Amino acid sequence: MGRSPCCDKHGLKKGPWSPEEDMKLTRYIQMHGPGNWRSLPKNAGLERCGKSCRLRWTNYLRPDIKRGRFSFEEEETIIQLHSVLGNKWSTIAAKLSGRTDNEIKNYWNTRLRKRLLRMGIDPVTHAPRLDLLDLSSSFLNSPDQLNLSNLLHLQTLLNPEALRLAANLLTSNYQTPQLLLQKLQENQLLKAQLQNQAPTFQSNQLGNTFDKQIRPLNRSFLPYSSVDQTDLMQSVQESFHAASEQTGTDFLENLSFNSVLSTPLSSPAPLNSATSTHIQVSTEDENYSDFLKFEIPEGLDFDDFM
DNA sequence: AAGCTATGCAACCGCCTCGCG
DNA sequence: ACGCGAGGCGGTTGCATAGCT
Repeated sequence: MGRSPCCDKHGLKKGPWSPEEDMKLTRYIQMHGPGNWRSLPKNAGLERCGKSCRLRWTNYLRPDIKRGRFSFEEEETIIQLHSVLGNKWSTIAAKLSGRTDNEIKNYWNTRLRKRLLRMGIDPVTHAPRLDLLDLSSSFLNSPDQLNLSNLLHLQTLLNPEALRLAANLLTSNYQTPQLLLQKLQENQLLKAQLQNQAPTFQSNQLGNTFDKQIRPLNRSFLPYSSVDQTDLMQSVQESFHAASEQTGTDFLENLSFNSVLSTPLSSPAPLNSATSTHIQVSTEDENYSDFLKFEIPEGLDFDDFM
């Protein structure tokens, strides 16, 4: 098979790096610059293989590495790039200054991948998970079966991005994917009417947390007029992100966001006083799910509502 | 308090790519 | 054109720690 790895030699240290080793490596690279990794360990007085040194430098010791939690923007970038590039971690890392491919890979595998799964999105294809949505082939092939039950099920599980992906997915089955979206909107309106869309805000034992920590943040992030649905969703997510940082509770970890606009889904749809907008923030935790639903009924200022 | 399990992440492994002689 | 080797990449492992029972 392939040649033996460069570090397959006796006497070379493996495992975690000691502070002394870090210091030796850093000092050597500061003086001579990175590169020539094969000879570097000997010259730097390290009993490591070159690969190990390169990895330690690029993933940990490099001075331009950004530490700390990934920002909302970084998460969005990773997800978007991954949907295009797949597991090309180094290419993705090149677009995020200060982040290493290893760090992004780990973050994807431990956080983002799981989050997408919870949102009903296949983390490999970035398409809605048909197994969860029970979108059988008969459903896809027969528009007549776009009944209220199916669509409400869809509404619960899909976020706008997933909805767009679903529309793309259905292009091969529908000559006009807009037809599907139109039907979805019609059914959402019907549902809203059925539920007597009064301003609703359901509180429970977590109400205090929301009032003190999330609601004020929402106010600061959400200008009332002239925001499109993308901005609105981003604002809500940023609010929760900020709340997570302030409270030390990872709200985002357990939440998914569904923006359901009863205006046409031509993107971006303007939000104004004549727009009835529903934002559903859902979670697997039943204690949160009811409490986190809120709606902006038609004609009501977002500020008034909040 | 002890044992078990889940999670996050640093580090390793093996294969691939590309430049050079 | 070919082989070799350094560097790079993505998948995987294993350890430390947190959380739970």
